[in-house]
Amino acid sequence: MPEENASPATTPRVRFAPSPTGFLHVGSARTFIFNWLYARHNHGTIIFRLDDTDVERNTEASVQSIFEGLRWLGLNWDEEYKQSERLDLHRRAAWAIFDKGLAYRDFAPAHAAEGEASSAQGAWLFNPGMRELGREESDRRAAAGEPFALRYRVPRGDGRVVQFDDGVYGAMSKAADEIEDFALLRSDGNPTYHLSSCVDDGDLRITQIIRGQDHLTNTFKHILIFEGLGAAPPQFAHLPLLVAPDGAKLSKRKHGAVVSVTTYRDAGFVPEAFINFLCLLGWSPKNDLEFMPVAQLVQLFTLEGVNRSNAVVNFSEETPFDPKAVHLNGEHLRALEVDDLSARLQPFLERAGMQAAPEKLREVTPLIRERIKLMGEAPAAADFFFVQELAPYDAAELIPPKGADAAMTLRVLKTAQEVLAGVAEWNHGSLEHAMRDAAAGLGLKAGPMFQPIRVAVCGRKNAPPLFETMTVLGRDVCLERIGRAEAKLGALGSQSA
RNA sequence: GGCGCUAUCGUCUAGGGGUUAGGACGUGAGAUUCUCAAUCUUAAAACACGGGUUCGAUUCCCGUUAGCGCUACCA
Repeated sequence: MPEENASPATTPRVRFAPSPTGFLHVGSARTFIFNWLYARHNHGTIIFRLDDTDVERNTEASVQSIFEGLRWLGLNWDEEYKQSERLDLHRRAAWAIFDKGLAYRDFAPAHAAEGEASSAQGAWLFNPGMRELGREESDRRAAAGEPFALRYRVPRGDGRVVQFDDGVYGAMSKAADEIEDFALLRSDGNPTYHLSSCVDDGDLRITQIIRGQDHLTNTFKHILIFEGLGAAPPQFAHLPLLVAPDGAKLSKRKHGAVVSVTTYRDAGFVPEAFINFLCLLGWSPKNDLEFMPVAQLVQLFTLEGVNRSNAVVNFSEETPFDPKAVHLNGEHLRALEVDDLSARLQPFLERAGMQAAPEKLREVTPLIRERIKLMGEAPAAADFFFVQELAPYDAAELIPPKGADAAMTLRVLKTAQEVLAGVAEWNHGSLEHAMRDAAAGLGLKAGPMFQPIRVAVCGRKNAPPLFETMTVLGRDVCLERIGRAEAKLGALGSQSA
């Protein structure tokens, strides 16, 4: 405790409260990131709270996948709670509200999943008769064992307007007459989400609730609950939603794996880039900055920069990730230290079945870093550095375009082989010198001279710069591969003859 | 249906009563170059519609339309 009487009002306490009913969703991840950024920017506290009151739908696998996703993001939290361990507190709070006369027992059976039919008639507000049930009769029926739900007695007919000032959406208000008598306790005695959430937010002294806009209209109910609890509500700030290109909200069923955070991890996004990308969806520093490391995001993040309209994550079947996310990832990749990137690349190569010695990968990394945007592309970009034998390629690729023929190509290869065998120092400088001299000797420009060698050595036309590549590969491998290319070329010649 | 929220290039966004409506991604063209990238330059590309208010609206107000959310003893 550095300061004994630090004013609690000046120390924000925010929370991220996921329900473990599936993997960590990108929308949830963004909510967490915004909360984290808010806490760190304001030197406050961020709390992780597992909102696991729905025993039917909760799974342990989901809990694990949420932690897995968050661990990957690398953003820590300061306190951790589980709602299922706090149910007694929630129940007591519900009965306290009941004792004040602000809630009542509803003995009507639960609504069947009726759907459109009745909702088309108008808003459902309460079950007739239950609100007015006398206390004695209510107590008697409860004592007789009749099941009931506990509902909030929303003020009616007195023109009450519920209002709050949203940190993003501004002044919000709604007539209480439009709000239904929502449940606090289910007929099995368990608290509902609304109750648990508010009781915990109060008990954990949350000062700012930053959450998805899908809770905007729920907030009116929450204000009422805080009122019933006799506690001042925290400040609310709602975030615009993330939606798919078709405008629908991101769902696993409709949109597949793109909605899961681990999909980004597995494709080779670095968390810094993923965080950066998510921040750009619905928030802006308002100064044209786009590439931002986490430290800078912390410095720049404010609720004023959050906008109010939904943002679409622009993916499709052909491009499974938003092109902007991919681009940002490329930038972050290039911003990493070579050692760092190299270490991160390692598992991707191993997973592709390549034996990548760390020292060698360290040399290869600078050659591929600006040729990949996702770490998952590394194996394809660097394969020829690590395989024993090149994948089969078309011998015709060896022959440069523009009038060159197999005979000339063969001459290039043979010359290269001789020159390379004789180069005193196997390094970039002398290799380039030697090869350019050789090209001049053959009366060739660099392009036609280098392509056959590149293809021979890398097995394809597009690759990193030749001499850096050959330096890393080493003399023996280069000579051997050029020799094989000559043989291929010979076979091609005899075939067409 | 009711209630709430939203509306600037294809996408993410800046802006705001008078601007050539800015940036980024993506796309096209060019430069550089041993290929591919990276990098740089450059082009095309937007204020949903209709009414007000005003000397003047993309900006403010109202309406329409569209989209989204909530409308459960889910969260």
